[in-house]
Amino acid sequence: MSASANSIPDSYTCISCRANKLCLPQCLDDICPSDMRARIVKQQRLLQRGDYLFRENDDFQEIYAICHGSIKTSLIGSDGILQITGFHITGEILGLDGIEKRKHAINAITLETTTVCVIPYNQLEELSNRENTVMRNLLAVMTSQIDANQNEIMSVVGNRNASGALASFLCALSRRYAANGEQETEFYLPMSRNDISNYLGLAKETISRLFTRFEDDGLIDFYQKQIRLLNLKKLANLAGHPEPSR
Amino acid sequence: MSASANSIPDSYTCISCRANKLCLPQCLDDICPSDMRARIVKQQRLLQRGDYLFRENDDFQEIYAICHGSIKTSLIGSDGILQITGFHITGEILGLDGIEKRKHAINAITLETTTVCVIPYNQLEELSNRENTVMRNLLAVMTSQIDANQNEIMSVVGNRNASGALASFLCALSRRYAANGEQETEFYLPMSRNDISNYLGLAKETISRLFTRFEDDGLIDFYQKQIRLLNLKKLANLAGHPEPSR
DNA sequence: CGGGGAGTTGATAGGTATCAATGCAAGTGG
DNA sequence: CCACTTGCATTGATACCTATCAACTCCCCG
Repeated sequence: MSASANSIPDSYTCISCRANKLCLPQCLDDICPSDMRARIVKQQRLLQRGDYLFRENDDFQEIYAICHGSIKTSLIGSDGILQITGFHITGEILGLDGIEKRKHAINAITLETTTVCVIPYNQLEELSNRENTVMRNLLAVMTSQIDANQNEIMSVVGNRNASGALASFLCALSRRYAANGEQETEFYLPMSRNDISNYLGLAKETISRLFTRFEDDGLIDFYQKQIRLLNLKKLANLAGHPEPSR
Repeated sequence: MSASANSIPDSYTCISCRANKLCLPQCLDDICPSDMRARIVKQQRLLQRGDYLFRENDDFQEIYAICHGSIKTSLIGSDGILQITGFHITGEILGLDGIEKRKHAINAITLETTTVCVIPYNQLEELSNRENTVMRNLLAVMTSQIDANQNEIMSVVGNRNASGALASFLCALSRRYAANGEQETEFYLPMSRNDISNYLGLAKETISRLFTRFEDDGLIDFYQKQIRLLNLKKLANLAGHPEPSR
């Protein structure tokens, strides 16, 4: 299970990776079964907590898939206030924000030690000229991102009350871990309370209070950044509609 | 220059339309100058206020560009509560939400009498097999949508206070009208106060109060759905976000 | 062992939802 | 042409929720 800096990711990683439709399209298996990964996935890159994967205004040249770890994306408004726009975990794609303007529109900072697969975009385009499936898969990935963003708006805006927003956030995260084949009821929150509060547009104190209240209500169980969802159904319910009770 | 039900949209409409990169790629001019529009733009469709352009779960077959009018998109959560996810005005694209799953993910309802150009997606794909520019333009349109969604999240979530959210909403709309070459300081709000409140996650009474407060503060001037922005700078300031990014 | 950052808890003020009533405009039928 | 209806918008009073300020605890790391 080696994964040095320039190696090809081992098969387990690629199978569980949500980017595999991109860098491992089925049809390519027939065309170039042995060297295809090496052709598209340039390398694995290792990053330490707090490192930038890319910055706003950096030239766009690559797409990234997270092999292990997590990343937060942020944006600095003209008012100078930093706004976190999303969190990304293992198996998720990053960097598509730069395609249109050929410059990255957001910052990507790792939340912990993280490895990413680098997919050079020009090679992807080149490949897509010969193989339509590649471009189609790319489209699929992108539309799923649009979809995710829609749901994001939905869950955050729809929940003007703090408990709903947080519940929704936790449920969404749970779903994403489950999509990776990991436990959906118990996981590690790589981001700080402050990051969560920024992302949800709430005060960090409110997040703190909600965590303890959720625990009092038997919805969750947590110790620092480790969290266990005890009642997924009630949480989803909270996320769904604002209940005046309590 | 007629534009009856099945005709090709007249050149003015297409030039001002944001979809023209899609249905009128430059390179195609050389290949099939005369009949190209007819080949891709299937028809113009006329809709009355309240009509559905498409519904959640409808089979996805077409993309739409709004020639004239406006459309709101919405989504019904698992709790049965309707959430408005966006508003779309002349020159904007609709329907991309269905690409991935081949089914539309949201509802699209017209806010007034509206005409749309219909772009059959399979023809677009077919065309893109021969001409890479088409698919590339499609990608560009989609990424700009992702970008727009990011900004959407940014401006709504970042503005937990109601006045900022509404100011941001008005500024964004102003920018979009300006992008169409229309007046940026005076326009018609096709959606109801209730729609706005739903979209911004506020109570409709709050929207009402804010409109009058903005008027008292000399920021805007309005009569029913007609609105004039008197102080774009202060509004942008309130929104926190702002500045027509160039 | 001490310092500092992150997280928690408490008191208070302010903003917004909610409930309720009224105003207003367009459409309908007598 | 006018009363009536209906839906949408506005305005007011009150209660609740959350931001803010401040103090404190806990954990990590030097």
